[in-house]
Amino acid sequence: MSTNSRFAVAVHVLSLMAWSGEEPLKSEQVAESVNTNPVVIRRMLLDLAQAGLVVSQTGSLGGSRLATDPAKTTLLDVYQALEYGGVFSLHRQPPSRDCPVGVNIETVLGEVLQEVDSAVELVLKNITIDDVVQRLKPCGTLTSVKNPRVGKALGKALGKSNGKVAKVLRTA
Amino acid sequence: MSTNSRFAVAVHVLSLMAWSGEEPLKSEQVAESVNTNPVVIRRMLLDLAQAGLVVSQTGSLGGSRLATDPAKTTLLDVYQALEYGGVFSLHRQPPSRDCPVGVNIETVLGEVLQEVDSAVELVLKNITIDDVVQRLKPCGTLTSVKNPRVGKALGKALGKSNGKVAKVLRTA
DNA sequence: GAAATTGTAACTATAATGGTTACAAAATTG
DNA sequence: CAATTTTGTAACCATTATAGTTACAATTTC
Repeated sequence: MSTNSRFAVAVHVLSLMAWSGEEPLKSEQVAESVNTNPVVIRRMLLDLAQAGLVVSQTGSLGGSRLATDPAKTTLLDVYQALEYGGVFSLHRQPPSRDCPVGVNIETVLGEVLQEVDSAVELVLKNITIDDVVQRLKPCGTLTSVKNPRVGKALGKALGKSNGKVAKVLRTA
Repeated sequence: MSTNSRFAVAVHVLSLMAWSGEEPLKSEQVAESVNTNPVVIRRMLLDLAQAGLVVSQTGSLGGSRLATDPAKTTLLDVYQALEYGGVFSLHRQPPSRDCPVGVNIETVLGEVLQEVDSAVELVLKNITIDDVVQRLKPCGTLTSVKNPRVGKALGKALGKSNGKVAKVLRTA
């Protein structure tokens, strides 16, 4: 088990943003839904921004929103954004080179683990954020967001509407 | 990444035993090949014994050996013996129940993670310890073990040869 | 310039894994 | 039976990853 909820939280965050559409979400709001601290969310958003999945903006109308079409963003993109190193790890300390098993086990295991990772990636590649959101809807209440006030820089960054160009906007 | 090498070490240990055949291996010997402490190996052997994959015996001729046919023991058996809880984990703290995403994300993610786990298990199920050993051989030296001295209890436990019956022998 | 929000550092807490020492229990040998 | 060997097991420490918290500078809007 990878006693680590980063993947689950990342999918949660992106689903929230897909759900809320154009409206940028503040780390505070996201943290409330995820039930954690806003800084934990901001740290994760940095990873997701670095992978080009979200854009964020500082300032009073700031927040984060998706940078991509949720119907084209797969869970594999999310997985890779978090830089997991594979499902299993090899030995911490290299095995004995004086033992016929030890000297080759890492090579053989590496091939096996590659097969495992490929299988995981194949599954993740076939599920999109939009799929997740669709599967959330049958159970949940629908919210509609009217005329969200969007920071000009963020709107511009995503090729939307109005306003002056922001000085800096990190997309990757 | 599951920064944890238990699976790799377990496959290593079982491959060693498949390699050495009838001869019971001492935790000391195994630890040398794996390059770790004998107690770490013994702890892992407890898990493997509980799953019925190895048998161990105390005493001067003691040690551990496979309890099953390595050609029929799959890496899925090994994986399950270690009681991993799946590739990914869900949220540590339950998400907000006041949010339409938070209230259902665990259910939806649970289904997704089940798909991932099934894919991993399918791969592991199709690789045996014997497969691993066969893939080790082309690169390594072959050792042949003649007339290993085997503890009577351990020999008896596996339905082999000679000797008095051991008082107790843990197989599961 | 004031207010709000992200980016980021620094620190602590928690949990899983791994390493180490120590010793009781079990098995073999003589 | 006594000595020896090895596992079973507890107890403790070290290391690492993740998560949580506080604090504050930089950015953006008004």
